[in-house]
Amino acid sequence: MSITLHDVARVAGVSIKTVSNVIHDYPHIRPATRQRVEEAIVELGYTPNLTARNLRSGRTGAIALAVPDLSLSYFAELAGSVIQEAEKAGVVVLVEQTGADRRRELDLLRSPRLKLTDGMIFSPLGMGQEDIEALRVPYPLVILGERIFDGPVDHVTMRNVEGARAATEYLLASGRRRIAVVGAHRGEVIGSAGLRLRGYQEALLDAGIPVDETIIGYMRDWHRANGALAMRQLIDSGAKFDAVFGLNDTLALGAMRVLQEAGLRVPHDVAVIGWDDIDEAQYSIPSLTTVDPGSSWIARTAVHTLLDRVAHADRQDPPTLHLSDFRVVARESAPSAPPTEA
Amino acid sequence: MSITLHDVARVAGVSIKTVSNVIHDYPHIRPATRQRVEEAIVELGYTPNLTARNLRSGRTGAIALAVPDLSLSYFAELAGSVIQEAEKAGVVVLVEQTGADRRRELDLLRSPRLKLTDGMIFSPLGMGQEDIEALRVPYPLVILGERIFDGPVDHVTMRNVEGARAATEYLLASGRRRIAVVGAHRGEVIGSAGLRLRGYQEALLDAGIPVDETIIGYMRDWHRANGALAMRQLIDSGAKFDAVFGLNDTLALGAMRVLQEAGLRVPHDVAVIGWDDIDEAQYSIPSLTTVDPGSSWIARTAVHTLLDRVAHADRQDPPTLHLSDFRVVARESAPSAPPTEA
DNA sequence: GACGCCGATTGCAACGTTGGAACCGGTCTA
DNA sequence: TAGACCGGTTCCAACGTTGCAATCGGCGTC
Repeated sequence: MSITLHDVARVAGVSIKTVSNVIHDYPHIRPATRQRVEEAIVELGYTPNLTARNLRSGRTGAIALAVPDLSLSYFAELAGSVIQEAEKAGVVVLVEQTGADRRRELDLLRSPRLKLTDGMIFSPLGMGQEDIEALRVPYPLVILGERIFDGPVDHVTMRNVEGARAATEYLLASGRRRIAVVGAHRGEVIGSAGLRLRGYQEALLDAGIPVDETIIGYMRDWHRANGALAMRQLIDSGAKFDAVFGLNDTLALGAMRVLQEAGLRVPHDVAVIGWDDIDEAQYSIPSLTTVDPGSSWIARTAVHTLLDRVAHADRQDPPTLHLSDFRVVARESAPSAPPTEA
Repeated sequence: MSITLHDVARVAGVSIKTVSNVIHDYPHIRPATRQRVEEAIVELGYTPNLTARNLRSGRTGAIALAVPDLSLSYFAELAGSVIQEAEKAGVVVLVEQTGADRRRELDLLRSPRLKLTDGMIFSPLGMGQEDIEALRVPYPLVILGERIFDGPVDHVTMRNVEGARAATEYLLASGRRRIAVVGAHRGEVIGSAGLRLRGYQEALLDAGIPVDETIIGYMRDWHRANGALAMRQLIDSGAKFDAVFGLNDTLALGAMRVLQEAGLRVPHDVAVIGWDDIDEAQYSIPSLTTVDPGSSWIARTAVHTLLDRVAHADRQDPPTLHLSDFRVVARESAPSAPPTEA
């Protein structure tokens, strides 16, 4: 069907091993032989059969990336960064979508389809701490996110508590006192929502401001529509607030829309801050102040950590934890200065 | 290293071929034997080595998808749909990013990395009609988009001219007469920009309205920032217009932001229509009227067309062309009724 | 009772590649 | 001059799987 080493060997008049040696830059080959082989390769348009190579070598040169859903901007951008980083390392990426469904996440971890890859970068959203044992898999695995901590595998994530604390302190420093939250998860301790809410609460307590449950909007899925919905509920409840902390940008953008529809001026009446620094945050109206959690660093680190494990599968190094740096990106929706009277 | 057929065979006390037969539901196996084998499989946690299977069978069960960049919402959503559709067919997707760079697109087409897949769905953005011969590749290929027509491979795309004509007619019907364009490409005939501009022009001519070059904003890359930039240039030029046709949603959203900053009311002073119906279009302020070009149908059709070619590689069926249906999705940024005086 | 057939299972080769051992002719060293 | 050594190349086995052919015992048929 296609051109193999045998064909090249026949044309060049050498054995297939010599061709293989040429391809692998084995040093002891006579220049004349090397040239003949190279000519034959070009003439026939030979490209190595990676499947066969992989079978022999045990490596596939591909890694899997599992994310909840590419239609979520955060994960699309993350996937883009992972692919870009993997390409630099000469590795391709197989992308899977779990739909944030616990069952599908668990299934994926033991799917034979993974045999096509050397390892996986996995961003769970449905699984939780109780599923920690499911991470004990017979291939290199790097997990992202904050659904599971202290697992048996490498983990790359962001400083959620500190970042949320910084976001809250930023709002406090700009004179806001009643900071609503959009996207909290009831009873969650770890997980993005739980940790960010904790950072928020810590900042308030440090500032001597009591946490007011009536301005915390709970919302399971972090879609824009839910940001809008939570905001509408808060407004309808009659609660008063002068700032909103959207636990991610998408929620914040949805919330911002509702605020404006309700005739509340952003940032004059209500300041809005998000989290993720997705591309869109720069272009919304007003542009969105947000926390950049260092996602591209996370992508880069995840790829390198995984490839490192793949390359040194023999070593039994203990699992590592990598935390990115964050920073508050000040934009229009929450300027650093208090609003002037009006 | 890992569990193979041999291990299962040893435990079950049969030959590896029998194990293979059990796995493949070969009918003539005694129930007792089958059960023993199945127990051994479970006991050992055997999963087939897909690499070996692929080498033997010549199929990999993976397809490649090449898009310009996952940080572009349109392509992220498209990739999500392709992955979802492929999964239904039991196939995994390897995602590549070309950065819309012609050189990288051409390289990708002959990359040996594709040996890992059975075929590719390819959305070129840098290549053009002159590169048509590069599509003659030794594996099944389906192209998307409108950079290349009448190529030697299957093609799935949208009705650009008709859709753009419909968008323009929609604006005309709502009483707009001076419709600016954002994102045109100078001198382009085919390609998304060229075709959509043609549809726009045709609709104007049919309505007896001359095409006014001074309200056509040219912009190479369809990023939000460029939509904003083009809009600013149009406003600064002093040209008058009562509607904007963004050649995609991202441009339209960028343009809409600038309009509002400039104190122009959307849709009262200027109506805005986009193209793609990305998720975000529903949630912008105001929500964006746009053309839904049938992207999920495109993803579905592309996957099936490709898998069909893979399954019938022997047949030499001529290349096919598949065109999706479109529809204008009316939202706030361009209501179907003319604005009331104010 | 010889024959063919059928169900159940096994053995062997092959997919295209690579690593290691083997080989071979020549040169250098003792 | 035997032996070690070396550069250059070839040969063979193996990676884990599947397709095909072969095997083998039992059963029905003429």
